[in-house]
Amino acid sequence: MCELIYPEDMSSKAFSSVWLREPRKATSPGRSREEIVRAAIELLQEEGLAGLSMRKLGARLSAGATSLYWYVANKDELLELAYDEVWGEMTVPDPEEVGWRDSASALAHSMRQVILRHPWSADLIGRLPALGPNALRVTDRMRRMFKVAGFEGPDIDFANATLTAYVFGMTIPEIAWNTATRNSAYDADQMRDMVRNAAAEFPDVLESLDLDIYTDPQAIRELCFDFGLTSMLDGLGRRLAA
Amino acid sequence: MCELIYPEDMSSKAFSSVWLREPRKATSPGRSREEIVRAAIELLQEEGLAGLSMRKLGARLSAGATSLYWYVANKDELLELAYDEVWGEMTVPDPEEVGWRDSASALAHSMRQVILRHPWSADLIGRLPALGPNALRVTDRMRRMFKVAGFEGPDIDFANATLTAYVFGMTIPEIAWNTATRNSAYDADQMRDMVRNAAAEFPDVLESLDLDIYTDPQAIRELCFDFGLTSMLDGLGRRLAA
DNA sequence: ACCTGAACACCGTTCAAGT
DNA sequence: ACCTGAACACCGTTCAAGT
Repeated sequence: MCELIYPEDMSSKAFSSVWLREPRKATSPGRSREEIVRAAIELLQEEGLAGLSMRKLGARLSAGATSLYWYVANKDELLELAYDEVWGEMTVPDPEEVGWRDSASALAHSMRQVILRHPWSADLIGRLPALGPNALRVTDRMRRMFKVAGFEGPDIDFANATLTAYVFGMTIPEIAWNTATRNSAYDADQMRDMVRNAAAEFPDVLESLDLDIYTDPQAIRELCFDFGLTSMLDGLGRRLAA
Repeated sequence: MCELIYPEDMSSKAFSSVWLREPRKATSPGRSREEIVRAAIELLQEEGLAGLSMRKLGARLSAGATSLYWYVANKDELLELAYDEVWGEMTVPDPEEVGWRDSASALAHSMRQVILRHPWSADLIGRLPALGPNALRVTDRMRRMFKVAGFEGPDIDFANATLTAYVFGMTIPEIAWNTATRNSAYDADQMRDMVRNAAAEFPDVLESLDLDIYTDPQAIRELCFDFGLTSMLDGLGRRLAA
């Protein structure tokens, strides 16, 4: 229904990444970039992505909002820095020791848990490139993992992309639903009734509402995640065998 | 490094969905909700998610910004309505005719293309529940598809979730990268050099930069998408065979 | 039933001016 | 080298008041 239009200025300012320019040489005292990022993450944990404003962050550091602009070019750069800290919490077990499949599986679970612990980062995945040192480190170890598995050339990157796509794609909507229901004025029962009502015309969807998301959401989501992960890894394994 | 804290008020107001309350009965003239949604989508196509404001939308409809609040409770509801229109463009071929695997594959490609055509919708996936009639229709047809394939009970939903997770997870960062580079002050070559520089310490990542994203991004992404999709469907197929 | 404008409580960012 | 406050150009949303 819509034409394919690519706006010249999506955000009316040119893109640039903190990671793609020379770092300001670390000078001595006053506030530090690390301190600012740490405070930003605190604020993000407490109030979510929408709760972080330069003004509030300044206040938390007992500084003027605009002082921060000496350490960081703009808010997006600050978010890039915070985002990379999240990547820093993901772990990739050594595939040489545990085998590529266990390594991949553990990484997938680690990624999911880390994102669930930092719900604000879910929105950033679709907004910021992951070019920080922590993100690159994870990518590097993943590539090694899939090399050990036996992939070669571009397939290594394709396998990388496939695994992360699956984990992110499973986890991002999970978080959306979590925050929505947590902020909801209704309890789980009311919620189910309303959804059932909305889905009244779709018998196949209705059918799933009773088993699904509502009974023990947490447990079912784990099952679902493992189901997809197993399928995914089976599929990758089959490719290696062929 | 951070505690698991769930803020009471992520956005400081309770969640509710347009789809979960009785629709205002359609009265006659003046502006209509459809008209507003149509104009909103135009604006979204032209200027992206950040470019849509109630004020600009009002102006485009030669109305006061606040008139819109008679048709829609808030901006998020408006976005839900626009978001569901996107789902309306996704197609699921009849699995009885083409078989579940071709049906799934065609749906996956359709989803990807639709999101690529509406980059603004990528951000909404992680923010709004997909409870509109179009989203439900797609979900319903997907469920039927996986039933035809032979899945039963919760596995039907798990297969659904797995497929959508893969497609969204692959496409969302793709869009993030697209918009970033389109808005960038640098061309592809400069970009590659800067990324290479950022990744200097990670030999395995470096290794991939030459084949990868830069040579013919479009074509490589298709290859990558098909690689993961095939793996995914192979994995699901294996489960059916077992 | 529909629309308006003024007003409230916010934003990110720039920039001249201070120390 | 670092920090400030004022100012600019925006936001979403409420609400009394109009027709």
